[in-house]
Amino acid sequence: LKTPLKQVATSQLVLTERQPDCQPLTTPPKPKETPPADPWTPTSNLKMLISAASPEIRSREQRRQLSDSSSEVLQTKHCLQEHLLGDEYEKSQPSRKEKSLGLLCHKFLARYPDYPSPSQKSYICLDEVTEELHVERRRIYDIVNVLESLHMVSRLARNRYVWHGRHNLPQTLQALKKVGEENKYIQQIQMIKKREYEHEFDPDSERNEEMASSFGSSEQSEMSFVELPGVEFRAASVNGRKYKSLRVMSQKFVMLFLVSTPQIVSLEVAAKILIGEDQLEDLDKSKFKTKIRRLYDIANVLSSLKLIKKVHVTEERGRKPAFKWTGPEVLPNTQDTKLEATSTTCSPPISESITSKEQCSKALFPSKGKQNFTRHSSLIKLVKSIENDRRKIQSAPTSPVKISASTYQSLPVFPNTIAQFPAITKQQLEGQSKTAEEMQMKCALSSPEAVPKPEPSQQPALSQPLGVCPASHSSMSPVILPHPQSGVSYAIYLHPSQAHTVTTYSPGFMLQPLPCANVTGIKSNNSKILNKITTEEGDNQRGPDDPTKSLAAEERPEMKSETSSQRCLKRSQALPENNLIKRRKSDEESLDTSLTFFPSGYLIPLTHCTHGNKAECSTKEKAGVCSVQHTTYSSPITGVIPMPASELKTVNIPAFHITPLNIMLSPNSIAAAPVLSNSCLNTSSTSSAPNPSSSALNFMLQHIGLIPAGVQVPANPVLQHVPVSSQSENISHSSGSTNVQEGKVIEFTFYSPINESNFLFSLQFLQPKEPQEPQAITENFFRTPGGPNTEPAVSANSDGTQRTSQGTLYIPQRKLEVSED
DNA sequence: TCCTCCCGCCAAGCA
DNA sequence: TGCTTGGCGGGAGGA
Repeated sequence: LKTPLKQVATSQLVLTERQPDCQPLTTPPKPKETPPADPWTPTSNLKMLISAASPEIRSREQRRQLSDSSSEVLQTKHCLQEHLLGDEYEKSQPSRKEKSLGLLCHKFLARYPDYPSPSQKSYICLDEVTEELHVERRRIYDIVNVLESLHMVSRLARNRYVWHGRHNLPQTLQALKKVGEENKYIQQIQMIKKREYEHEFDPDSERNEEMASSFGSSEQSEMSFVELPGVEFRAASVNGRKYKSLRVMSQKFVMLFLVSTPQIVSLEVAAKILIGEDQLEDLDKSKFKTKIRRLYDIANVLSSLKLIKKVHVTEERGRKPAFKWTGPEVLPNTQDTKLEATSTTCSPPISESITSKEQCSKALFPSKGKQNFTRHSSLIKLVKSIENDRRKIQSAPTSPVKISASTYQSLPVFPNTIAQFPAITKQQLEGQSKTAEEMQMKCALSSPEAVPKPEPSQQPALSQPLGVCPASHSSMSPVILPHPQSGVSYAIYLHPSQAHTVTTYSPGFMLQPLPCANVTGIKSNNSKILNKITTEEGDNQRGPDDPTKSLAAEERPEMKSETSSQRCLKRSQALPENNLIKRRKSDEESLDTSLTFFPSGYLIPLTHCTHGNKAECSTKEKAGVCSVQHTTYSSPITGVIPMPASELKTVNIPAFHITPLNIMLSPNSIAAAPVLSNSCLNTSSTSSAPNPSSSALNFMLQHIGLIPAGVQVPANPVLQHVPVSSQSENISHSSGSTNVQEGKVIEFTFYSPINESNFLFSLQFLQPKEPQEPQAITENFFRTPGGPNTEPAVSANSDGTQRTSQGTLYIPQRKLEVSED
């Protein structure tokens, strides 16, 4: 019922006239501040104008209306209480939802324009707001604090704030992202997730020390408010409770989104990180609960700002509340100019402050010389780290620069991103950045907008922001992952840059079948299967017969009983052509959350014959031609994975273990000697289990080091599936996310031209339950004949070909769904 | 039952 | 000393 000031209050005249007593930096007297509580009618408009014209009339009116309205409210309340029974009175009260912080924030935001004219400052009077919104002052502080964290408002004086709107938002987000990267939030998230899984499988194991040391090493216990050039920070208790302030929490929370890929953060993880930075040692439940409460407060405000959106992440451990970033994309370049621009006006001349760390951070976050706030510690840390790195580079010019995942992520794709730093740091960084950039360029990290799609002939390359250099086989580190059911461990090759983050357990991979061969490759693949994202919004947009939706609902019960070919047929039938565009669109929409949900892991493509032509495809594949007919697909997002769309199945390894490696398979092929596997055939499983494709083969061969990078081996025509133990088969396959049946073993052989040997590999899809020590068979997997420490496990295949080494790659399945409320 | 988060106590800090 | 600011956690509504 209140007048939205948005339309009229932006006028400086009206504002100043309505709040004549509100001089900057002074606390206005409370009663005089109270504005008339009239609805927005022509009459009230007239009153407002009259009031504006005459301060006397205005104050008289205000006093009268204040007493009127307050007595009216009291009277009405009294009457209600008298005339209504207790229950009825309670019912007449606004419901909890109507009083929610989110709704309140909406009302609050409606009062002010998103982009106020810079020349006309909008002032916020807390008393006025509390009065008009009929809300306790305490609640307004919650909102204002979060808005302050985004520099949408800033405090002028007691009771008085300035409304900046969204003008500062891009800059703020830039700064927050940067600080988030510098604080290594990605690593922290990974550490927490890793610990979660370790705890899940070994609840008795206490790894707090590791955790604590991890946080301790990040030296960020005293992280404080991130300021923005030109936006002054005058918190009431600057030196007191600032570290626990909702402002700081809000900023950290936002940072987590900005550094995450995809930008989904669960409350649990956020709370742990926020606690972890304070004091990890007393990580007790009440503290955790308190943090969660505060995060809800913050999240409500951020949601009202449409910066985040609530989702649910469903993992094996259950459904977790999480939030997804829906705010503006934070581009690496936009801040340079702004920061530099503000630097020129707000900070000392750059030439004066080249060597000082403090001045460096000043250049990053100048604030008109005011000293009554804290500089962000990470800025100093950043410079320190830069200097250290630089020293290392200079002292060991031929040594490769160790670049962490987060560094990679924060590094620009293009050299001009260096300009994110002010000129002063630019100079300091130059030495290091060049090296990093060179590596970066070599890695061919691609940005979908700017980097052309790679040619199929390119060498294995990377994509995703969180990239590492293409894994040459020699630099890959095997990580052994135990698996209890089989008594066998599985293993993954990791890029060395990631190997240090890996311990003994990976919580599992996700296998993704491609639901429809002509749906665009990886994107569809990922978005459809890896993570199921359902939004009310999205659901509403879809028609009742939307295949995307109906499939999700239909597939689950069918999974257990239908063969994959039947499912494929159904899919193809359920996907009329005119729906494909829609579907593709929805795929693209959900890509940001699904494709990169795990920002890491090998993309292991496996053949999946779909679209009703499985039989045909199988036949062809057996004849060795199937893979040739596949159309090559290159993801416009990842840009580096040309592979047959119908082969796309990805195995994603959770972020806290492995950096993403998207392998581009070269079309250059060499002939490989087909070798028959000696595995016994199981017809039932053959019909439903997927075949490893040439892509899978090549991926593995290249990265295990049996064929050179850039060389491709066609799919082995004899790819067989062996039955698995009943134990494995008994695991129910509840997820509709994949049609790869748990427990299935895919076995295939190949000939390595490098080693001149035949190799047999098995892929088994299992659900991990408990950790187990790595066992010998996994080691075999990595042995190459004639390796330094091994005796080749030579055995004879059924056809007499020699099997020189054998191993099993166990790939446990992991369900992970994201759903939005 | 658990998630969500309103509500208000009360302490720190400011004028 | 009174007021503002805001940390904090109990406990209730809602799913």
